[in-house]
Amino acid sequence: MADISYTLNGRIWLEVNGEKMLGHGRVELLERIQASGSIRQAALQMKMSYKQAWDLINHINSYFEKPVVISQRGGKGGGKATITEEGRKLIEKFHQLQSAFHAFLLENKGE
Amino acid sequence: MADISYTLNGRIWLEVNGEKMLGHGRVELLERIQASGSIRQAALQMKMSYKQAWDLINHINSYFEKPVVISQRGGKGGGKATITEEGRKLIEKFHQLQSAFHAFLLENKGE
DNA sequence: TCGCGTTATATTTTTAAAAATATAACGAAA
DNA sequence: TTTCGTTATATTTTTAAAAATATAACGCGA
Repeated sequence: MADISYTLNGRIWLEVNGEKMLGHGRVELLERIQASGSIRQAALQMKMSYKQAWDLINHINSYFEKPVVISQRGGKGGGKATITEEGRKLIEKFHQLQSAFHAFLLENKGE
Repeated sequence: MADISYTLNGRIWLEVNGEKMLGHGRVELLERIQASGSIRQAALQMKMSYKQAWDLINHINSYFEKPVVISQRGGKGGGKATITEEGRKLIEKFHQLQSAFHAFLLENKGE
């Protein structure tokens, strides 16, 4: 280890039944939906396909009795999507964990 | 969050120049090489192809002036592979970090 | 009632990753 | 000098993931 310098990095996520439920990518998607009110716009911003975004949202929703994202089609603007209270709590919780993890990485970064 | 219980999980790894250099899979490979003295046996144990194992080792070695794995072909047993002192230090360092990370996960696991 | 932009979904195509296959090089030991 | 099991490497094949394409449903507003 004397001859190179490395840094510690990592990822955290939330699991349900040992299955990944929410990581930093999905949280970003939720936040962008919240900000734009649109799945399509959020997907475009993150350079993923609408389908991919929709699948991710459906996957997250499937873990909850109450959905995290509610969407409507038709009407003014063509449709819209909103984040529920449940979803806002989820985003906030993940940010808390993420922030603690960031501190952990700083504490343990290479010599 | 009231309606489901989740657990926190994650992964850590060492980076060099923003590139992943060593994670828990590669460490396990190094340990199995150390234990068996053979790249092939280590690969078989981890159910990966010899090529895959060899590529991983080469990749790790490329970050160091002194190699982490030294291998010889031919001779008794057909050939062998050994872990250098450099490699042993690397494995140990990763274990330390991994153990600290494990503690972090426990501290922050779901309510 | 028609157009618009979005949600929702299925299907096809493309791309990238993984696995499989093949083969040469090697040195000890029989 | 031949056999053996491994290291080392290239090439081909298979598989899985991602991307692209297509199309229907929807409801507001013009």
